[in-house]
Amino acid sequence: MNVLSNPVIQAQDPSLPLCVPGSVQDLPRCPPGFNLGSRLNPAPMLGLQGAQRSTKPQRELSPEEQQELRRKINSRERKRMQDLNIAMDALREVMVPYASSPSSSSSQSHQPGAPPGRRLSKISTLVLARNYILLLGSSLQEMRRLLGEVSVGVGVNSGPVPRLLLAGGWPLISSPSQLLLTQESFLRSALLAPVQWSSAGASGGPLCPCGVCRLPRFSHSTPAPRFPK
DNA sequence: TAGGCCATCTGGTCCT
DNA sequence: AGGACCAGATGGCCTA
Repeated sequence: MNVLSNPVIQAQDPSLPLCVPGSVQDLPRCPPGFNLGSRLNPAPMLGLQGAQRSTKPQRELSPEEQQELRRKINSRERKRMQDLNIAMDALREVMVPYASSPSSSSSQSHQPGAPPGRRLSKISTLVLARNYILLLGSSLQEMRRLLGEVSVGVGVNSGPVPRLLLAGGWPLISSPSQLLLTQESFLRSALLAPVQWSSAGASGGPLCPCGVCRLPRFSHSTPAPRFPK
């Protein structure tokens, strides 16, 4: 994990916000004259108009209270984003070794010409992980299909080795980096087109109509769970 | 210098 | 009411 490559994190302690001129001073560690926050509102909007629109009459907040509330909200949001980044880094840890492996000459393709070891961007990490998951699922389906073939054919063929295995029909993915193409084709294939299924899709099997998972229909007989927001 | 990527602030909305 | 989540805006850093 190459957190240090992050310029913002590099600049200072990641637990600290950036200090910029002209907004609410969020933490006392900002040097004098440098405040956190919006570059848009030198006089920050602390009135929380949304809350004020409420039909309920609300207690007027003093400027200090408004500032404190805004600080709390900002701090929570920072924490939330930092947690998200921690999770993203954990995902990178899994994907990066493959994405930057020498075997994938285009592994840094999301950043053409980028030096090796450059960390995956968020979008690259997510797309790479998605494709890898989809292909693992595809491999699993193929494996099950072949195992079925073996169990059927074991009484017919003399050898225990499945014919398709010997024929090289095994759709194994040795590493996620195989899913990294050139930047353009990588993103296009990942975001706009379904993965080319080695068995179900390519053989004309119907794709899930949900438009999100695009898995072969047989891969989940029960409706995909709907996760609460 | 333009474009990509990023962190942060902010206001709005939804949920508990 | 407070927190989580989201999207828009903004500016900094880096690379081609």
